[in-house]
Amino acid sequence: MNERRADGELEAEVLGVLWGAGSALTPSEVNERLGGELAYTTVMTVLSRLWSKGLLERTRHGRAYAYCALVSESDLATRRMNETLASVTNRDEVLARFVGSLPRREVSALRRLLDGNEKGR
Amino acid sequence: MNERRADGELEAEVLGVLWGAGSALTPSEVNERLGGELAYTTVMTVLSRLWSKGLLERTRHGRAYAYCALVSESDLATRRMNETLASVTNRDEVLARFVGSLPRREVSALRRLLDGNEKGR
DNA sequence: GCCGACTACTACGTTATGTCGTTGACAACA
DNA sequence: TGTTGTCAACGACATAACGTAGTAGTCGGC
Repeated sequence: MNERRADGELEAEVLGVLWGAGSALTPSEVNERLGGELAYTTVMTVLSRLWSKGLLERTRHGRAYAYCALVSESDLATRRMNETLASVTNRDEVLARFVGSLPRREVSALRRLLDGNEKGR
Repeated sequence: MNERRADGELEAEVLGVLWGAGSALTPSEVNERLGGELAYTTVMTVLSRLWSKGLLERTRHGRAYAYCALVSESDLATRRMNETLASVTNRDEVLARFVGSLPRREVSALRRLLDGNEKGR
């Protein structure tokens, strides 16, 4: 009935809910925050799979498990960006192109960040 | 017979061959540079799929098609990193963590890069 | 004109992910 | 205490992407 989401989309949404909550959530709570349009079992399956991958931890919470993200959104994104970078033959070139593709505002933020670090060394 | 590669691995290898060649290659040439252990048809299929995705262009080369990468390795990697960054709720935090995860040498390179750009503005 | 080599299309196997049905357990209430 | 309804855990099915190969058709050399 429901439009089938693209590959990886539902997992990403579930992770987003957990990050947004800040605390451990049960499957029904996650389902609720997803809009409640999915079958309970669908959400449960996704949570269970993310747990199998080591991305979540789960603890008993009454009758059910409550799931909590083990990695932050920034951690995961950083990890993915590093994986991409690691797959490449010329890291310097990719880094250059990457910062070149960032909006000016973020380039400035980066510069401030690097200048700040410089003083600490 | 052959160990089945992980998902996406063969496509990445094929792209790597095309990038390394610099010119358009036929399926048999790609297969040769991959070690010649795969069936010709396997390589052809992968090339055809990459072409369908818009990553390659192909032109008649004698009886066969010769395939040539439309995007460079750096382009593709940059695109992927930007996609990751775009999927995130707090770009600044991810950027900060990302540069923090880079080796010192590359942080220095980044700093020089940004200083250079600054003068041009 | 025949034979071998080489190519394109199609097909099959596997895996990851989206989605749900069924069963079993616990609780509230008569 | 038996009944009934709710909810969670497991397993199952669908689909899409990718790895891998077989088969048939076509072109050139002898």
